[in-house]
Amino acid sequence: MSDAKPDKTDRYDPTAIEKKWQDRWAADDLYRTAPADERPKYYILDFYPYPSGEGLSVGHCRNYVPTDVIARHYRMKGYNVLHPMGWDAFGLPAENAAIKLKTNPAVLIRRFADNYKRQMNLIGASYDWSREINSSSPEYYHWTQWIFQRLYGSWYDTRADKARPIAELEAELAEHGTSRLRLALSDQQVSAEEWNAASPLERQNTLKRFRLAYRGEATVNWDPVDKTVLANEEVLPDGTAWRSGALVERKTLKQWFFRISAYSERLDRDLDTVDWPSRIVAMQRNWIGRSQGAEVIFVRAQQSQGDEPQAAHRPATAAPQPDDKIIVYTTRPDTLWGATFMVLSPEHPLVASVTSAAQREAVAAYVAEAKVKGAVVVPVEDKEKTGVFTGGYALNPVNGARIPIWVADYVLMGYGTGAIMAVPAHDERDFAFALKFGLPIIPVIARSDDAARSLLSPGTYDPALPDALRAAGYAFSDEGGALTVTLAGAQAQAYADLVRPHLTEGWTEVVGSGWLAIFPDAVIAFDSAAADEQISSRIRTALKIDALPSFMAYLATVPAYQDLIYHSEYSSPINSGPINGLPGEEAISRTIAYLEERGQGQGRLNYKMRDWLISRQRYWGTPIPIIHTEDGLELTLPEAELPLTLPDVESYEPTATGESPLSLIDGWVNVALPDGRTGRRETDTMGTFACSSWYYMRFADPKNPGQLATPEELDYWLPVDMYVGGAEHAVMHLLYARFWTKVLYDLGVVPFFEPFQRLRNQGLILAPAREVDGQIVIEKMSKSKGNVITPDEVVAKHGADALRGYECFISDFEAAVPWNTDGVPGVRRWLDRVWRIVLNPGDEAGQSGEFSERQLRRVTHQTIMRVEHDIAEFKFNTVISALMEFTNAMYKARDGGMAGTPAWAEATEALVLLIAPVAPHMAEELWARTGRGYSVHQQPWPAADPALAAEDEVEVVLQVNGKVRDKLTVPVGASEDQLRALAMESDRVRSHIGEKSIRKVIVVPGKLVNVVVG
RNA sequence: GCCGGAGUGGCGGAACGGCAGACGCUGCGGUCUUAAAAACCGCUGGGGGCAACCCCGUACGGGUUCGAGUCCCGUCUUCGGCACCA
Repeated sequence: MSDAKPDKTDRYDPTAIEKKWQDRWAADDLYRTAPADERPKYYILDFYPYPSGEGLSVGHCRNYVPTDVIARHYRMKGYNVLHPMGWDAFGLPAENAAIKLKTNPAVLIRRFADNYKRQMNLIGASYDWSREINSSSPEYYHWTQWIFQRLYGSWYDTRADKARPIAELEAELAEHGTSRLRLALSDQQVSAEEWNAASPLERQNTLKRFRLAYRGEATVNWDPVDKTVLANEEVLPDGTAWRSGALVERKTLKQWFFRISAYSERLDRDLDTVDWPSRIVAMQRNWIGRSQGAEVIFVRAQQSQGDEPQAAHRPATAAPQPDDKIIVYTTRPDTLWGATFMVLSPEHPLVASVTSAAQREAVAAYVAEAKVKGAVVVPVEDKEKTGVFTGGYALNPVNGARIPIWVADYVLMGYGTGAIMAVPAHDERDFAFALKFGLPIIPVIARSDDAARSLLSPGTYDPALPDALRAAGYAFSDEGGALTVTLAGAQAQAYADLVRPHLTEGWTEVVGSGWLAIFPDAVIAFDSAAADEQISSRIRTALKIDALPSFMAYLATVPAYQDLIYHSEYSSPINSGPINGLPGEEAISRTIAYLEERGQGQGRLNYKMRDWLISRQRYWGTPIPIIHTEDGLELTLPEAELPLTLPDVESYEPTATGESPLSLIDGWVNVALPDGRTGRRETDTMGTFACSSWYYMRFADPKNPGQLATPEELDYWLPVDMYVGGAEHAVMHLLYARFWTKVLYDLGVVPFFEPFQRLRNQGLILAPAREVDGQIVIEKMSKSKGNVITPDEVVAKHGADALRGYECFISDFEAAVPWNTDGVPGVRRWLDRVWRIVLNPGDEAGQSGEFSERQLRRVTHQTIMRVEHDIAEFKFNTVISALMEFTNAMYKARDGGMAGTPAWAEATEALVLLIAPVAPHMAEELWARTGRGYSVHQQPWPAADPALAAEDEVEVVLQVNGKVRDKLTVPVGASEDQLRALAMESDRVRSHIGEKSIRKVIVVPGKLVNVVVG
């Protein structure tokens, strides 16, 4: 460049060069990405931000700098690189800011985004701004709406394991009903006759159960401050909203959902195919909550005398799930023989019909109270179990036991079937509930450790017993005549035979394994409800008490037994008929097979993940392209009418009623349909996670007016090779985006099923540590604390390249770390040194030293390899230290007289090329000043020659008993024998061996010799 | 409670099972200067020794190994997520 006349006396002055090059790059469109071509591609993407009015802090740059380093690196490596940026522009923060500033949100977002863009350019980010997108522009949300319609028009076929057009389901329903769909037992079936006879509204209600986008009634999280509904993920564990902090209320409203639950299995399974942080994978798996188990059918038992069931009043359109069956979900079908009662969630539809007349009031009161309490989130550990007996009974399908049906709020309607079989001996919650309400507890799974214990109280046995026990080899302790005997379950019977004759009064028992109750006149195995009653009855008599609900209720009062009365292991069943003695896993599979044969249940996969609630009762979001007719039918907008644009409004204020402000705009809401009817537009808008679920696709072809993107560009650019952003989106955004990708994959829109091949999370940058009252305080940067450091101030003082360097150098990329204001000057000093050694190697030439051209070339090529490797590994901090070491080495080489040699020229050029991704402005300036033209960013990445990088001598460590005693420099190829001999010649090694004898000599060629003596 | 990370100098952090503390910051000493800044040079984990050197040291306790910051078992601390999910 003409204005960059080489001037050897210039000092490095970032302000003089950074703006100049940024303008030139922009004018030249240097970072414009070419469409798909024959080059290999690399798609590196930052999470697109919501542009807030506060602008970027140095913390945000932690994300944007490393991705920019990678983009620049890959360009130099010859890749066609896509490195775009856009704006997550819809949503509450923008809308709330608009309300507060009384400015149109579109105008506000443009202003904020322009500021972000200015700051990104300030730090030298190389985005292709021709591909900038904004999720709130009609050109963008056109396709958000288009995808919504694809979801609305599709259903998930579990047989094909993919989404299919809803018309194909309608055809199947007309012919076979739901009979071939492989529904869960608890899913309602529809016959072909019913379908064919159904009204349009009834059909709509049936299809709603299958569509991937559907409107359903739901108890939702209502945020009274933002006056909108929130997704479950947006409610914090303490029951407050993640954005507004308000205490969330429960409301029942008609809401739009996406049926992400249909994709649970694939969303779980396909996590195996991506390179993501294990923490994120674990969080997603945990959120999906896959479990394997079975649905089991319990048939209701006849009520006992005086407990007449409430007449079940059913609507004329019979519910196809007969009231006489209650279906539960369990992950432990192997414990079915131990199910001693059932529990229904208070919201379970059968609660009313199983409740007896006598219990009706109590149950109604409990259900009403549970409804109120449901709004308040109470930490689980503080929660005492509550519940009410319904008066109804069911039959245990495998042993015919008549078991009581309870209602309790520890059973959640939203998981499984909302009803459980309670196995108190092997489920912690059921155990606590059974003890509290006096329900029977029968062990049905053996202890894998076979541990058992027996307590003999003073005065219950004759004096000969201790000696008899000793003689038989039983270990026991004696505390004032109370004997605690430790034994194995297998010894239980022999033990009973030994002890019983010595019992004079009362009783004892074997607890844990081998369960027995031992009375002076009888030994009773604790193996059934009948045995439980027999034992309890004897204890009641012995203790002269009326109330003892169960044997276990007594055992729970004995401290010596506490660790043995309950366990939840997978192990061999006992007291369980046909599955007794099977190994744990087999017991489960055999039980499922047994149930399926007898039509009493079937295996089922179950997931914790709920459907994705997308409705927001707000203005600033993507309109949902649906019209409701006056007779309650839903119509989708014809594709030609998309995008359905937001109307201009004067007030963005949410209504107090829970309806979107759109509902107040009659001219927009009311539509005349072609057939003369009138309709009302859907007034809910979509939450912003809809927009962000596909934006990475749009970057491939961001201006396309006729398609989401052309198949060619999608096929070439996607999936994203490297996706970088904060871990706070671990579940929501990343899961939703994966879901949409899979739907579009099933429908043939995109050719990939995982959107983000590699994912990395940058660590948080915290405010600089400060001292308050002698305590070191480290906190997040926040405007309210006034501790935000902006890139603007750092660039003004030290330049963008120093900021970029420090962002890379500050720490491991994924670690949270406080900003250190002394760190940037340190990087700046290094850049100064680079500047001087490249431009003025002759100056300040100081000390003489030894340095060969061979050595210089070696360091050069080693550095190329290190930088390349560390960029690939996302280790930007060691990229910088490698470059610093290289710079230091060049100073030594300069002192050794290397300046001006061919090796020097090679080293200088490599240095400038290697710093180009990190310090693009300085690299460009140095490239120009050393007469190499424009642009350094279009040069090929230097190629490392492993032969030149190889050492010809290595330092070998000499150890005696693992401690370093001497070091030797030897040729790389030195053999084991040579090394051993050299080690033995070392005086220092010899003196440490001394008089001791040598037992062994370990030689690791190129590394060390370890002489083991002793 | 369950799941997943992380514990290394004054600080940020390096380290294929093979010299712990690279690189940088801070601090101390020095050179240059009338002086300061900048730059440059040296030192900077703890203890002992005049020194050559020696001992200890990667949260804690064990183990495997010729050799462990690194692998295994257990404990503690801490961060993040989930949490009555049957």
